[in-house]
Amino acid sequence: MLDINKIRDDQEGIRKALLKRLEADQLDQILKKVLKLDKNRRKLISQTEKLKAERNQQSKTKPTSEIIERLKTSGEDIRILDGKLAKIEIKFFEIMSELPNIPADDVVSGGKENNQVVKTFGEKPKFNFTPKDHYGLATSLDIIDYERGVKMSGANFWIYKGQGALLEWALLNYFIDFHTKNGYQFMIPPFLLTEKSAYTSGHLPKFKDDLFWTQDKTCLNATSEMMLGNYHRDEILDEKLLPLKYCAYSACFRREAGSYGQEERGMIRGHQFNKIEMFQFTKPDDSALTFNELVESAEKLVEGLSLHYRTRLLAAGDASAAMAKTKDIEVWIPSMNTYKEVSSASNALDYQARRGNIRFKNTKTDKNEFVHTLNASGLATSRLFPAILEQFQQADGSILIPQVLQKYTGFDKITSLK
RNA sequence: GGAGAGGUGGCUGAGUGGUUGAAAGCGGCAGGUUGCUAACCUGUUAUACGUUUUUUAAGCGUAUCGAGGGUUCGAAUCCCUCCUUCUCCGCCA
Repeated sequence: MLDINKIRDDQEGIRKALLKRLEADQLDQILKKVLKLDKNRRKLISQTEKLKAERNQQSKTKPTSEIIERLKTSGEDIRILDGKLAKIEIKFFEIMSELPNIPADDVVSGGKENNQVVKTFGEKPKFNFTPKDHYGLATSLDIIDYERGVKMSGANFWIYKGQGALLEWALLNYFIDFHTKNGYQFMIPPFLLTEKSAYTSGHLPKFKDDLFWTQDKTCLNATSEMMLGNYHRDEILDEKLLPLKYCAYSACFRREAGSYGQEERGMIRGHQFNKIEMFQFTKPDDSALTFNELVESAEKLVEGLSLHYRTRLLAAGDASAAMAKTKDIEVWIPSMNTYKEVSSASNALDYQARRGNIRFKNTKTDKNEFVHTLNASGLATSRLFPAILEQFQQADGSILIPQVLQKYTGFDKITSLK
C-alpha cells in the first residue's frame, strides 16, 4: 500500500516512478480513480462527522423530546452516509492495492528482458565424462525416492532418503548456524496461517489458487515470509530494538497450478520444499544498507558451498509488486543449461508495513513511523540440492559433499550402495 | 466436540444506558526538593482519520473499552455472531 498523502502531494513524481512498472494508460486510469475516490471519501467523512458532532453535543445531557425527534432524522442521515462511506472505502483500498511499490532509483523499467546480471561467482563445471542430471543421480544413488513419493502423495512430491535426507538436513543446519552467528533469531513458525495473514503478507488475493487450503479456511505456508511479515502486525516496535532480524525454517507448500514438463522434472519445482527465510524490520534510513547485507548473506551461503551462481537485479516489472528492489541469486544447473533461483532478496520499504500496520516510535520526532521490511531466502534447498548433485558429480556417479556441510552430514561423499 | 468464566489505556484495575477517551494505582516523561541514592511534591502521559490556521506545530472534530453487526435520540454498559484466554469433561492415529 502506498501513502495516499504522497500521491496527493506529488502526483507527478509518483506517476513518473510507477511508469517503470505499469503502462501509462493503465497507470493513469488507476491514479485517476484513486484520486477521485479519495476526494469523495474525504467529502463524506466531513459530512458525517459534522452530523455526529452535533449529535454528540446534544447527547451530553438528556435532550428534550423535541430535540430527540430532530436527532432521529439526523441519525438516519448518518446511517445512510456511513453506509456510503464504507462502500467507498472498500473500493478505495481495492484500487490502492493495484498500485505497486515505487521502484528504487537504480531499478530499471520493463520486464524480465531487462534484468541485469550484477555478479557471477565461480565457473560452469567442465566434465570429462557425460554428466547425468540430478534426477538420474538421485535415483541411482537412492537418495531421493520420486516414485514412492508420488505413490503416497501424488505428483510432484518426493522423499528424501538416507544420505539424501541427511544432506538436506545438513544444508538447513548450515544456513541456520550462519544466520544465528549474524545475529538473526531463529524461529519455527506454524505451517498453517489464516486468510487474514495471507492478505497482510500480500499473497492474497493474487496467489489464491497457488495456495493449499484447509477446511478451516487456513492455508499452508508457501514461504515463511508470510509468517514473518505478520509476526509484528499491528505493533509499535521499540526503536532501540531495531533492526529486528529473524530467520525461520518452514516447509513451503505450493500448488504450482500452472503445469510444467520434462524440463523441470526432479526437484526443481515441487509442491513441498524446505526453506530458511531471512526477514528484517528496520528504520527507514537503514533499509538500503540492510538490503545489501541480505544479498551478501545469501551469496556467501552459496559461495560457501562452492557452487557456480549469478546474481541478477530484477527490472521493475519482474519484481513482486510490493517490492521496491529485488535481487535474485541463481545457481547453475548443468543439465538444464540454465540458472535457477535459490534466493530472492527484496526491500519492501514501508509498503508491507503500511498494510500490516507495523510502526516504531521515532524518538527524535516523537512520532510513530512505519518500519521498512526486507526479506530474502537464505536459502531454499530445492534448487541447491540438484546443483550440488550435478555440479559435484564424479565420473563414477558419486557426489562430493562441500566441505562446510561435512560436519553436519558426517560423510564427505555419496556413493552408490549397489 | 460439550459446559462454565473472562477479554477495558504501557501494566494492574474501577465502571451496567447520558459531559467516560474512560476513576484510581503502577510504570514512563518533564520539572522541583535533595551531598548521593531512596523517598517525596507538581505537571504530563494513546492511536488513527478528517478539518482549520499565522502548517516541520497548534486548535477543532470523528472514531476506537477483543472483532463485526443490532437495539437506542444516545452504548464500555443491553442483544446477536465471531475470535480469543482460562477451568472442567470428552476425544486423542
